[in-house]
Amino acid sequence: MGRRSDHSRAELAEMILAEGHRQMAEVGFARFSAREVAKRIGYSIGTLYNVFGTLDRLILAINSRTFALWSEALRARLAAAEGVDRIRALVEGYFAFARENSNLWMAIYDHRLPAGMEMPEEEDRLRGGLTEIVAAEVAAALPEHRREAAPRLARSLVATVHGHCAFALNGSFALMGEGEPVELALARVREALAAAAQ
Amino acid sequence: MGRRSDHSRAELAEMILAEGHRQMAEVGFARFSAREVAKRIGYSIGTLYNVFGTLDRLILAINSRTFALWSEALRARLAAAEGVDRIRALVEGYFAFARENSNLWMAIYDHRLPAGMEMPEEEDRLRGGLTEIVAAEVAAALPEHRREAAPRLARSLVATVHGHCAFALNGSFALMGEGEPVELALARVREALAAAAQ
DNA sequence: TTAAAATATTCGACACTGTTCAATTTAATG
DNA sequence: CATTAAATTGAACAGTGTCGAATATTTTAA
Repeated sequence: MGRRSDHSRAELAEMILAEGHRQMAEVGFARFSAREVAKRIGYSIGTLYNVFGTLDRLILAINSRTFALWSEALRARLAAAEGVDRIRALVEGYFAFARENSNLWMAIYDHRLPAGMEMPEEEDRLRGGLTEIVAAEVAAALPEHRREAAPRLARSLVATVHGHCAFALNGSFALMGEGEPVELALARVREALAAAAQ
Repeated sequence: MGRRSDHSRAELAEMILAEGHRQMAEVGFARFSAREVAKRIGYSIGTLYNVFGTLDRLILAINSRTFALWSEALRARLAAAEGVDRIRALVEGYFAFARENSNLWMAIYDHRLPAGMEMPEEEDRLRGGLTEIVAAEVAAALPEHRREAAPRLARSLVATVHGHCAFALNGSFALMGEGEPVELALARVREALAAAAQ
């Protein structure tokens, strides 16, 4: 075969992904360039396309990695919040990751699948993973006789916090004169949990 | 002057804007092309840049127009909901506009101002206008001794509904198995209003 | 060891994109 | 009509994603 020295196919894919992820973090979705990624790892643009097939699949893989890191960050926050306010830890962790990785976080929502291409299974699983973390905490925050409401409520609370986080990062809240988006989101989450509890 | 037949400068700007808005509605932010807009109105690309200066300013103007239409649609819904459930009318109107104009609605959030360029005053005013509509309804839904809480609560509720709407349109809710995002958002809004009322 | 097969990689070509600006056309004015 | 001023053009530039024929490399078979 024509493989170059010591890079297996999987290792090459990993190189591209790692450099792509780095690039996305640095310049963001709008300025992301596959050619630039290829240049930085010392391969030609053609090789990149041979490995990932299309730009959309590469971006999908990059966003998957971001999702994995995000879930990991949330789990770490929760582990460190043993006993204390776990709901607050969750909401603050959500915002903290988005703020500290704004380009990566926004790229998740900047990217749209082209018509006719559906989400690969692994991506789907990863995104569901984050919701499951929230669902588990929501369930724990509810009295036992209300636990069946947890999955649907979790979806809604993720959307609620997402909305506040998106407005915080894109400047909408700043334009409206809002300075404490995290507290605002947390208040909404608390109300919803309290309402679901009884 | 070299102006062509019967088009004044303002009329030309309006032509570009109208065609740009049409294009954005048809193909969406990612496939939007200034060249294509110029071609469709029978002017060269250079003229378009002479009028709007930069692509960002054109997109900003297009998104402004969308905001104006959105506010108008909400006002119309509220006017038709005399006496009946105005909060429901507001939430359903929010979703309806986004769904019926998904490319235009998403373009508002797809576009990011380049560093160093701040939001023109007219845009700022238009966006604030939408929040004011919500703030007025929120105030009306609260007892008098709680009215001062309306502006901040309104910002939060807009963010809440935005989050649910974004997930509905980008397919996140579908992937999570959620089929009724509007009802979900409405439930959160009702809870927040009830909590703020007492 | 050598020839053949299989795989990896490259690179140029294509059709786009936003952006700029000297040259040109058009209309209004003296 | 000549001049001036404004509007408009379109070529040039540096990018982009995408594709595929040609090339290079490695593995396998003889």
